[in-house]
Amino acid sequence: MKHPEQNQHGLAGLPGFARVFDGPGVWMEGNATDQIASVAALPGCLRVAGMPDLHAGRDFPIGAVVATQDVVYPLLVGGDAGCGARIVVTNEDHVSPDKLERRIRRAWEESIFEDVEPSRLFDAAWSQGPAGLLEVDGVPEALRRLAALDTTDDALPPSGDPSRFRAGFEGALGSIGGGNHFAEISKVSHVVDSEAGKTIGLEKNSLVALVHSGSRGLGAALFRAWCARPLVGAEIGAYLGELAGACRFARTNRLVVAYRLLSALSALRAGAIRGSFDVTHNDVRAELVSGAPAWIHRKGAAPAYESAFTVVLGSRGAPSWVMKGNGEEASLRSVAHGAGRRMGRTEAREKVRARYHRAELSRSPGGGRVICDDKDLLFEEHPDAYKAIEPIICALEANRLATRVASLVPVVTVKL
DNA sequence: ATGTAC
Repeated sequence: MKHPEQNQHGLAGLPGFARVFDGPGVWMEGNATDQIASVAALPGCLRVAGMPDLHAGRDFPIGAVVATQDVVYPLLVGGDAGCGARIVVTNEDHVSPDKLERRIRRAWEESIFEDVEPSRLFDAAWSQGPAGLLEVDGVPEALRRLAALDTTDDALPPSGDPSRFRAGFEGALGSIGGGNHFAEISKVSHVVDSEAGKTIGLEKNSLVALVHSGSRGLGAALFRAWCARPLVGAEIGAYLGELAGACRFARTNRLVVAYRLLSALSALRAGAIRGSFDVTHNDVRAELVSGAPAWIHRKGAAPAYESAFTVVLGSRGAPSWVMKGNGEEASLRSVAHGAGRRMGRTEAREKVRARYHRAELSRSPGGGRVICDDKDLLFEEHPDAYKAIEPIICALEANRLATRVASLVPVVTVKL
């Protein structure tokens, strides 16, 4: 096992139970490592694992996993409970980018749930996740088929009253959201582990729907309700019950966004889908650490249980990597969720604006397209504003957190 | 990251 003094970014001052899993070429800002130190000092903190995409958040770092005993910190989950990523692998392998772009714009203008009672939809997503869609009248048949493929294992059943958070968010299902959230059709470029890849149908040139999104306003409302203080005793269960509802809502949201992408790709008919998985980036789960139960807070980090699939998101334009977890306890069984920001949004707007013409911004470095009508977002989410993905993937492999399965190169990225 | 207010 590596010792903390072997970390490369001046972390010698950290206690031994806090580690950052970085590597050669991984850029790391000082603020982020300072925030790791403040998290390590929280009462009840057992272990802290910084992922290679670690970057500074407002109060606490993003790309971090925190194990605690007897206390749960809603602040460490943050304002977008249940944010995560879904992949749906299709058996399509060719598409015209022009046609796809037109069809995506049309798919985003269409209403999916015209004949559906909004509160029924919200309650079903909260309490059962995608499976809940099967029980709501008016949900399109092809969306039901997609929902039936969801096999995600939930940490805990939801509890609490969904109507406490329902008002105003009934229409959020199927929306991408802002910031770094996106939806994308990407193409499998390199298959490194074909054995693992074929279990979800990943082959060279397979087209894949990739969605990074969260619980929208619901997560923000949950945060406002719980963020004031650390939780102990019975409050923990009450929070985790509502957190589970937000996580299921977010997972359902990703599925509905994937449905939009797949409809634009004409890949909704029975048999067009080869495989699918979903991972959550912001959550709390009970897991064992050194054989003892602990509360594992993941903030901008995905579980990497042994042999479980995960996807490490490229900034839009850079490849994403499907990886297979190693269940490595030293890293609290986690991996990075993406490339991680390198510039703040204000800095990115200024620097990227100076570097590129507008027309260049609607194309990815790899030739993919970007559908986004918000100019500021094009600057803020430009690949230059993010760390390079390759050193991050290398660091994940070198630290034995996860291994590569296949890379996904963007064809059309949607931020609508 | 968010919905809303400035």
